[in-house]
Amino acid sequence: MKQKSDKRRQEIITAAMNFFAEKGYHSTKISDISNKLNMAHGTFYIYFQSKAEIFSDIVEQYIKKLDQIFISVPYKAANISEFKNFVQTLGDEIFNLIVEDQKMAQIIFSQGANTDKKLKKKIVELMNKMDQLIESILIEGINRKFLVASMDTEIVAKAFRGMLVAGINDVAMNEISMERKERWINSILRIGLDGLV
Amino acid sequence: MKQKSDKRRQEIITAAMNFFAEKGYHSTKISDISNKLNMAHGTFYIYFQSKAEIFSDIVEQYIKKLDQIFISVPYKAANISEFKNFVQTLGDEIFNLIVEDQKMAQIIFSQGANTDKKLKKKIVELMNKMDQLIESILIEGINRKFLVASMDTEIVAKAFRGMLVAGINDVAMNEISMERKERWINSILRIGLDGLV
Amino acid sequence: MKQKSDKRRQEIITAAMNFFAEKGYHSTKISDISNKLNMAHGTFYIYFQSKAEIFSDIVEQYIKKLDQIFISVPYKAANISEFKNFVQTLGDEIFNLIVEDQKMAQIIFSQGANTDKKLKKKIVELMNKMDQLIESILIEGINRKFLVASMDTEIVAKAFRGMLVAGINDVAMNEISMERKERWINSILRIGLDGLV
Amino acid sequence: MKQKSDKRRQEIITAAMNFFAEKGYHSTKISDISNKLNMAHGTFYIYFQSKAEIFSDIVEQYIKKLDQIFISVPYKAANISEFKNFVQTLGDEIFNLIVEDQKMAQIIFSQGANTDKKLKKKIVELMNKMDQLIESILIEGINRKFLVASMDTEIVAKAFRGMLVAGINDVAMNEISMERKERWINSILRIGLDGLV
DNA sequence: CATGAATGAGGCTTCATTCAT
DNA sequence: AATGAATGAAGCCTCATTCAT
Repeated sequence: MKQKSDKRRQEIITAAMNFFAEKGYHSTKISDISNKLNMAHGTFYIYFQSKAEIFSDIVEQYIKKLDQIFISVPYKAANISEFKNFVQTLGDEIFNLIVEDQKMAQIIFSQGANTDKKLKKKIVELMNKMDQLIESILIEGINRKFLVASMDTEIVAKAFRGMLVAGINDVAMNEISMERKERWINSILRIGLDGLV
Repeated sequence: MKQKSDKRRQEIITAAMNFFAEKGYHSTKISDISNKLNMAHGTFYIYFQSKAEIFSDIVEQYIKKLDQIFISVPYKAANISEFKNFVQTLGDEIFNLIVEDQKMAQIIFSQGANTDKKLKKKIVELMNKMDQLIESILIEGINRKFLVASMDTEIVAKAFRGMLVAGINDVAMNEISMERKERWINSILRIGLDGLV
Repeated sequence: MKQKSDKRRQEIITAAMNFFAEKGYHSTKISDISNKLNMAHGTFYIYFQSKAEIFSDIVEQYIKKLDQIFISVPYKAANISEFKNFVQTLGDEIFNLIVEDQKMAQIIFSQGANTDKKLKKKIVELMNKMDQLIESILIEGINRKFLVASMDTEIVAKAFRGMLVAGINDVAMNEISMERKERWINSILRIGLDGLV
Repeated sequence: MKQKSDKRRQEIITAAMNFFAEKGYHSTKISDISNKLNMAHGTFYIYFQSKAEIFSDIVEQYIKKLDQIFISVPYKAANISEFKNFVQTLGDEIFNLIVEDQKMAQIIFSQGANTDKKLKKKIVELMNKMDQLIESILIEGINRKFLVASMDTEIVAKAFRGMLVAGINDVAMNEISMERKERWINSILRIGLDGLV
């Protein structure tokens, strides 16, 4: 009956994600979740040890997925054109993830920081990891002479992550249209490549 | 009496801000605040109607300050050099505000969204206002031919707001050094003007 | 089938005893028992109607055993020497029971009283029965002139039961060594026969 | 208002003691206590951090009192008569304590062992301390030649503690009559001095 | 204005017991 | 006989808010 059990577990996760995304962690009651699924609240505790645990699980799942993207997109950049493609693909993948897991994105990016300290830390870690990955791309670009050497890579990396997060939120809050996603990717790339002037 | 009363009110706000910034809205108890100030719990309710109210007050106060900046910085941009100066001054002022009210920045930018719906809405409003103000600057720049006409101003405005927020958080989290602030302003301006290539 | 069924029933009792002895009645969960035996929770209820029932069963089983001892040890006391032998044999048997069912002893003597009223009552009954049996031995001894007539048999019986219980606990708590058991029997007899002076 | 506050605290302790003594720790609900005192259950938590804490407090208070007795009774035993007096006084004081705090005695001596591990440990410690104190009296008596040297002081001390505990329980369970108390003291002393033969 | 004891709605969690398979 | 998911009564505890002093 593992199958059935897993299905129920997933139902709970889905319901929980919706509530977390909509009302935030603290305003979401276990009873919201159990009522939504027409089950006794005790049932929740068969699948999760606590409310904190399910939140933690959800966030962790998402962090792994994001991590995966940075790992899986092949870094090929023999020339500037390939470098641009790489960056574009990366952006694409990240936005696609959000399209898939819109609720999760909202949970993590629009309210992450203010629950338990442990989770806050986890989310800060995620941000730091994104910063590092972006910075490594910048440095690579500088070494290959695709990017200007004079930039402050630490800050610029964070700035781009900031844009990314804003984009994620924006796309997640607007019923997620592909068209909007494209606009974000194009704009960010454009800013990166040419600036606004 | 008014004087003394106002002083006490401000003390409560300051204490509350510190706790909100550190522990988040839900984890901050009225007793945290009253204990910190060595006053009875009941006293809090002489100055504020509820916990939600003080949070709301704090955020609103901050929104006004931010608003003030956009209003007060004189918009003079007869030529591109003046335009650059204007943008730089604006950035300077915004970061200065954060230096002054570090705790508030943390409250609003790193954990604002996940409290009550009303508050969430208010913070979204703040973001939207920033977007609008930034977009108006972009449009002005385009009209004056300082900026390229082909950009997607709506998205670009949000992207820059994203950078700004990332910068605010970064500066707020790092004991606020002037030097770091300068690095952010320079980097953002540089990105806007020249891109990374 | 009966055979197998009985075996399973006994396994449950054994597991339950261990947990009751270790954690007490209230802290022992049905799931502790079923997990220990690698069976489903529901299975427990095939063999016992409730948690209270199994506890009751365990205690009752023990009471019967104790009872049995008092019945089975032949009361021969034609002279003081035989009387001493009788008392010694009795003590021996009682301590032997504890050696066999160490866990039960712990359950009953060191934590029995604080569960349900019904159970408490049962344990008080056990104590009372012990008191009566001891008192009857005392009275017999007095009648035969082996013991001094002036004693307060009711109280003295309870006092000796108190020693017995202390001894049971002590032996049960100390990995049950035969040597320690002997020390207890000797000391109690010695106290009874000669006092400490 | 410390006064008033202390009064309420004491009321809660008294009510709690009664319920603990009657129903045991686990069967006593916070609502039993608050209902009894016609107060909201939340009020309980103004005075005590948790149910475990109040129980712990009660036990600890009692342990201290018992401890105090052993400390306060002056040990004078120049001759056997004084030694007897000393022992008698000690017994008297201990039983008097029980007369005063009948409920506490029941809590500690008839059900102590089976709540939290911490408390169990505390009660075992109490017993051990009693054992040590009694043993020290025995050894003192032996050194002074008031008592026979051949006894097994460790075991005998525990045996007498066992009698004491049985007496405490018995007196506590029987509406506490002075007369019964006297019978116990006399019987225990008599056993100790002369044995039963 | 200040106090702080009191309130009680409401949340989280546990676990004995049931029952459809 | 056995299973184990589901149930839900019941308990512990929190904390924003009130109010008599």
